[in-house]
Amino acid sequence: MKLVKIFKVLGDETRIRILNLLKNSELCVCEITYALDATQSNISKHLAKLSDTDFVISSKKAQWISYKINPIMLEEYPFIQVILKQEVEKIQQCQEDLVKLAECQSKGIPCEW
Amino acid sequence: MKLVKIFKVLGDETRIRILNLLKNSELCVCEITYALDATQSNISKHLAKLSDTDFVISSKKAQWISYKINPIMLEEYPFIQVILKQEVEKIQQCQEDLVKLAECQSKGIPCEW
DNA sequence: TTACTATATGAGTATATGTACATATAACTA
DNA sequence: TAGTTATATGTACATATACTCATATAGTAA
Repeated sequence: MKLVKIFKVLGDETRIRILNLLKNSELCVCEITYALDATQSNISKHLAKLSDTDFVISSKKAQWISYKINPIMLEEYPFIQVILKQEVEKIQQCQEDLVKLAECQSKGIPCEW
Repeated sequence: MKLVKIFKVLGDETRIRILNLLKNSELCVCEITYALDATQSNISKHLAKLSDTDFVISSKKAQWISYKINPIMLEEYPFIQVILKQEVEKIQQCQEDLVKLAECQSKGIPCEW
């Protein structure tokens, strides 16, 4: 059941936090790693899982790999959009993550922290 | 994160099938067990988990314990309603479960199969 | 070329999860 | 009372999952 697989993916705090960051922007692995204060390996593995399950798509830009939410997924499962816009919004930790991300981005070029 | 716990609960095929059956009716354990062709113990444990996480509420009626979806949960997390009405609807297995349930109920008094 | 940066991935480990089986409890029935 | 039915739960086991550490790969820069 595809739906069950979707919920398994959403049933992890780190992945919810990643999707929250990607909700409005396209980010490279190191930005996400910084904002979530996690290990690079950990974030990379979560992104691999998000990618395998079609939640995100990636594109290579020089030495960076940029991730964004897969628009097809949102079309096929509109409730995901609702969750990201309405439910994830209410989570304190996710708000803090966005602040941390903005802080990282305001420092200039990504991945130089 | 409550939201993550919700997804963990939804991330199991048996529990999705149970919620599908409870979507429109209040059922006892044995009806669910029959419709899903599962072991009593298995269904009971899944119901315990659904109950612990406020997805369902139960009430004792003679020797039967009747389960139904917790309306408070649907109020607090409206997207769950959407998932049950729109997404679960599309799953073949869940449709078959409803047929099996109807068959069980048409035989008369619950729990006499 | 060499050094550095960004990212992915294999190995190992700890923990969580789903299942079946056996058993306990409680209510009903004869 | 004894037997039966409905449900819950403890134990054991197999599998899945998330994490860290170490390492591999690939692109950039000097």
